[in-house]
Amino acid sequence: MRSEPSILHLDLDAFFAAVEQRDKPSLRGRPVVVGGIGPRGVVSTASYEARAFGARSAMPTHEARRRCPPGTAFLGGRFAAYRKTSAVVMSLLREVSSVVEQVSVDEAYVDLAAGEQRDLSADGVRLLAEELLERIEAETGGLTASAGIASSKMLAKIGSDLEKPRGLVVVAPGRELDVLAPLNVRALGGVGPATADRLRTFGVETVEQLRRLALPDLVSIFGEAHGNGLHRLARAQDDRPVVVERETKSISAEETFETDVADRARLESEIARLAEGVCRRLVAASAFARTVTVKVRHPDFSLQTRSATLRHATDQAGAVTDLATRLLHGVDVSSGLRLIGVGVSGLTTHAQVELDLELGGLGRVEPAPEYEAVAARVEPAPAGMVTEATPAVAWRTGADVVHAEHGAGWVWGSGRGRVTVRFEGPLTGPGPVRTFAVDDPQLSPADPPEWRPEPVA
DNA sequence: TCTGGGGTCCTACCCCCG
DNA sequence: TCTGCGGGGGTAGGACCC
Repeated sequence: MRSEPSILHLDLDAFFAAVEQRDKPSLRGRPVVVGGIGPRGVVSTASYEARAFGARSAMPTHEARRRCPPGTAFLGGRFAAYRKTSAVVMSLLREVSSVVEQVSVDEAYVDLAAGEQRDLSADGVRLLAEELLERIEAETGGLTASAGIASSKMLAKIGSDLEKPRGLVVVAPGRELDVLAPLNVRALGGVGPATADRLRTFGVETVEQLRRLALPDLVSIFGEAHGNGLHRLARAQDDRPVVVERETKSISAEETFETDVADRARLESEIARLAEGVCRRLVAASAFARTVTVKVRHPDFSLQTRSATLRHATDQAGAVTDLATRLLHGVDVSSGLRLIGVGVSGLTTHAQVELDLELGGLGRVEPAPEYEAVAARVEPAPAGMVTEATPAVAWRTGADVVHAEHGAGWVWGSGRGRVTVRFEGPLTGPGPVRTFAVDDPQLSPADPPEWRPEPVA
């Protein structure tokens, strides 16, 4: 823990929903829910208007639909738009300090002590943060963020959460325990539902109460690592540094089916498709993986994983598919699967594989004969499943489109061979709605709209 | 209409090896 | 050869995070 409040945590408020409201003027001031909009989707982000009706992150979308009034927008999400806005925010943070740790698309830590900020007093950093929040709002087209500044990451993060939205909390050094004491233990990073439940059986609900538990008791209840961690967290002891780069340790892809799938051929074609995607990302990262994991979720929601480790690391989709398919053979799929996933871990760099080659290793896996029999049975994905080949099914609600005659807009809804588009953007007022045939040649997908007015030259 | 997708870390257990 | 012990790798699953 530092002696000065020099770690800033920034969190964009209801980020996905806020980007949607910026880019879709007709949704401003109205409840917006972004997430999976299929029968098994869950909510990623609910706008504050939607939260007023009880919609929450991680809630099944059908539950959010039940709670929210008619007229609530349910959107599938536009990650390119979120990344574009996020990049603007992250570059603003890097102007404050070169040491920025991006935790996710909407969240980051900034080490103010590594920047040019010389006044690290509580007043000094508050002034800095106020300017930063204003600049973020201006440069993102009106998105708000919340910030916490403290002597540790933990307190900075807790601070950013205390007065959302558009909150700014500076935890002065020496005040950490006072801030922490009355909070529910769930406020501590690493304390989820399971840990909170167990603590409750010991009569512990607040951080204050947690602090009264002795270290040996915590270790005997939660084990060495977690017990020690809780003991430290309750005392605001956190000296984790702000780190710019995080090493990728695993890559995975998974898919939840709209209805449970028991057909092995279909499952194996899904595995091949997921392995392709995973290996594309491996190649892009110049990495090779040794361990392959298959993950399945059964209809009763129970989770099962099967993994195996290759003798030599690979980035070849064929090798990953073969092994993953073999692992699936050890899984009972007779009552159907709800989800299937493929992951790789035990990542090594290109250089290490080169070394391996020099030492006479193969570097890439030759499929063993018993794998080949399996591979031969893997069928290509059925034609209708390849989305790029069938743009007619790709009109996702909320997606950006452009019409040759009417200009830029977004998909308001589609079905029964029709697609309805609202023609508006971040720089227009609410726009008109028009309906087209799904295969209207004048209509095509578009990039996320620009929210910054053309600079006046 | 039950409950996403992409990750990280930890623990328990098994097996192998010296 | 048997037994005990500890370390390390591999595997499976749980908890947690955004």
